[in-house]
Amino acid sequence: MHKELLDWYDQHKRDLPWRESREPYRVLVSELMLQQTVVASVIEPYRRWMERFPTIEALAAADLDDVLHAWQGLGYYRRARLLHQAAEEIALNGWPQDRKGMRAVPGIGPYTAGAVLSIAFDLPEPLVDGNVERVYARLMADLTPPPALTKRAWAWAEACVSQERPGDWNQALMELGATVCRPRTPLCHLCPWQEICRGTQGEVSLYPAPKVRPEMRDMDLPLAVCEQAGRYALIRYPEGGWWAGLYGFPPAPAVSGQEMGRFPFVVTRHRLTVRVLQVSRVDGEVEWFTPEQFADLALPALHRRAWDIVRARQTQPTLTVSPQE
DNA sequence: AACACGGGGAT
DNA sequence: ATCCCAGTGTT
Repeated sequence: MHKELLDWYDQHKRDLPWRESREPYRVLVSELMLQQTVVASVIEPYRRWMERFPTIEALAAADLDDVLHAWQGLGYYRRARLLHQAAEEIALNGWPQDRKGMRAVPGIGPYTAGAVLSIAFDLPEPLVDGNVERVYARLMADLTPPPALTKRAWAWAEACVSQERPGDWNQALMELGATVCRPRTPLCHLCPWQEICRGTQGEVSLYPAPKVRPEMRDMDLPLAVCEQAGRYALIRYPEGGWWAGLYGFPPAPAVSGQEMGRFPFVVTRHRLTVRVLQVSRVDGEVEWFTPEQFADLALPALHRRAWDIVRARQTQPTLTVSPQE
């Protein structure tokens, strides 16, 4: 079973920028970026990041604002803060060499600890992510509903992690889950484990048992766009909420100003209707920026979309702005 | 154990 | 429109 998967991995592994070396810092950055984020979305941000912060010392010494700016578009911005904190700790104390030490580092949970220890340090530590959980559920025909399934997947991963090539083994499991043992339409005929898999053929669609997902909530999000002498008022979003530490247009009183446009946007479990309101004055702690300065700011995707509406209104003031798609 | 936290890719 | 993604930290 080990040889089949590792041989398959040697032949079919994708050429990804974080596989160019096993340097712990490069591995750590990739793992943080890949948390709850598809590989395709990470490739370019990862390249830019490694150019901007080539070493863990460079990251540790960087300003949080620059770190958040470099994270722009990846979402879950807390990861950027945690990675920054992790760099500070590791630059100071060195790299932990075991699971317990790794877990004590900000942003490093059970999965990332296993990933860094196995991939960068060649230690036989298991890991379980969404891919491994799905591969396990199908391979072993385990119908246990999540989240209990996760525990069983960990027990399995621990029992079978390769002692010789733990990093490749773990990556191979995830690669298999991402490219062959896919969520919707698995390509069982390409699977190195098709002979031993207990969930083959049509049955594979039974595994893993579906997650119960939280209900979506509908919300209005009125945003205030206030311009004075070519500058726009932005706030820095406070700790503990959405977009903590990032800049954005301030929330507006529900009835204020003229609506320049609106668009739907999904944030976590909220289905927002974002309404872009032109107002003549704002209260609270705002900072003023020119449009040119926006490029250097960490602006969440939703606020960039709002800005697109404002800019469209500027260039075509007589046109009615319609929400994109 | 449940929840909060973004954004986007794939079907 | 829906699912889900190389999860973690907090309550």
